[in-house]
Amino acid sequence: MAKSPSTRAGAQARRQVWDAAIRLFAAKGFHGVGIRELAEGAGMSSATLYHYMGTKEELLASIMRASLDRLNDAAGRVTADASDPQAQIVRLVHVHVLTHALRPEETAVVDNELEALRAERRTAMVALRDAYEDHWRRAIANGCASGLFTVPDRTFARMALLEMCSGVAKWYSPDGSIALDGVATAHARLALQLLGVPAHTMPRPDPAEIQAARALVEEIWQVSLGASAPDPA
Amino acid sequence: MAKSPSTRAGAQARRQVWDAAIRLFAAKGFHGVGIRELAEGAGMSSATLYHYMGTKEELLASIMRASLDRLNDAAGRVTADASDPQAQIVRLVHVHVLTHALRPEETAVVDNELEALRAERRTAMVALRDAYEDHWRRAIANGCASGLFTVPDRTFARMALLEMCSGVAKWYSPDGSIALDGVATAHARLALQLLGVPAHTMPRPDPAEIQAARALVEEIWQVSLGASAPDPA
DNA sequence: CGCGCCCTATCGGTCGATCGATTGGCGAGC
DNA sequence: GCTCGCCAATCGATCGACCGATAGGGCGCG
Repeated sequence: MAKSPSTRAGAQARRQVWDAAIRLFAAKGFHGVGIRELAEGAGMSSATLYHYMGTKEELLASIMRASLDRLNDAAGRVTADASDPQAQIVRLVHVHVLTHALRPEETAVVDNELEALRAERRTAMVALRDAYEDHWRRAIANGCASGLFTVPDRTFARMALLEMCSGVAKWYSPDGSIALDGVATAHARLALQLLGVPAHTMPRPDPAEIQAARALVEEIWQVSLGASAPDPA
Repeated sequence: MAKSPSTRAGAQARRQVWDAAIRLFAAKGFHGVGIRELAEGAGMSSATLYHYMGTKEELLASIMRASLDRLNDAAGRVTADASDPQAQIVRLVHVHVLTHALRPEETAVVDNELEALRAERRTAMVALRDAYEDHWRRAIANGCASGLFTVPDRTFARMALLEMCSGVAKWYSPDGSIALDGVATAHARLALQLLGVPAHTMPRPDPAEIQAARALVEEIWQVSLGASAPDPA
């Protein structure tokens, strides 16, 4: 099991293991990465590895849990103070897309390696994922109830939204020339269109909404997203 | 290398290997399935396996190639005789959703196990996938050029459509009570909405379009999709 | 007989995990 | 201030199990 980070050096080594695991699991899949390869990626011997993690599967589970916990945290806070279902969807899309573009490897591991967990752990992860999806389900239900959204099936719509937003992690490259904010706002618009929001009702991209999502992601993921998109002041 | 199917019994055994591989690779991932487990799933010894396949990786590659070839075939034929970009998208969505619901395991393998292939084979598969995506790219470009579609970014829209349609394979269960046709028509509507087709322009589900896609899938995949959705005659 | 089919047995290699031993820095006791 | 004991950190070596793949012989049918 994971030891407590007692010293500074220990915490750094733990981070190296964590980072190497995310990078390698995303690139080759959990079963495609051996202990020795993981150790080499983390810059230590395979035996030393076990000072900083439990079993290989526990390492995967802890990565997933941390990622899903942060996502749930963000989704809860971003929907709590927005009563308008349209704003809720926009914020959920922003958070989801920003995180999937910011951490494509981590999210790919969470999305693709559930099958590598044994039944008990996998069930727990599925519960976390379901809790996250529930934020989307409620927002869609609100929008449909108030007549804002028009979809043939709410479950299909929810799955479609989640899949299209998660897909960003598969093609987005952080060092590319595509601006993060642009990806997020474009997907927010696609999401509202998918939900049947008429063109004349569609709001312009609201800088306040964008900033709210950015700030939340920066806080929870402890990163800086750099400069905002150029403000046409 | 795959041997030529010389006898009836040989062809059946080959099919057993093929089916077991799809089922197990989808459930546990390519690297998560051993030769012995694959042999047990196919009902033969691990040595006998090699009478019906090349290496394990060649088996995976042949499964992917067959699946992608059929998908490309279907996409080419379904867009060839439909000049209207709206009809092209509807048909593409129908074919994509029907196949992903009909063969969730096979499509899951194709979508998730590309990384398990060595560079040379992977490149070939990516080329096939890109050729398939090109059918979608052209349909979207046509629709945008004629003013039918309104999207913030054509590439984002294409990726969103493909992801949301592929996602069906992750949750659809053939033995469930959800009708195939209903899933396909619902997703066709979601797709058109995502592309910004106004509500008043949106066509009702066209039985002819549905039947065209059904027939094509039945022919290329050599299956029967059962009765159509009840026709309100 | 000859050939397709299928087996047991086995190959060298790698898997995930653990062993005992060593190192080095840090704090307590005198 | 010096020493000594402790403990996190790290290693090479190795465990039993399993990996993908092959060798070679027996069986049954035309």
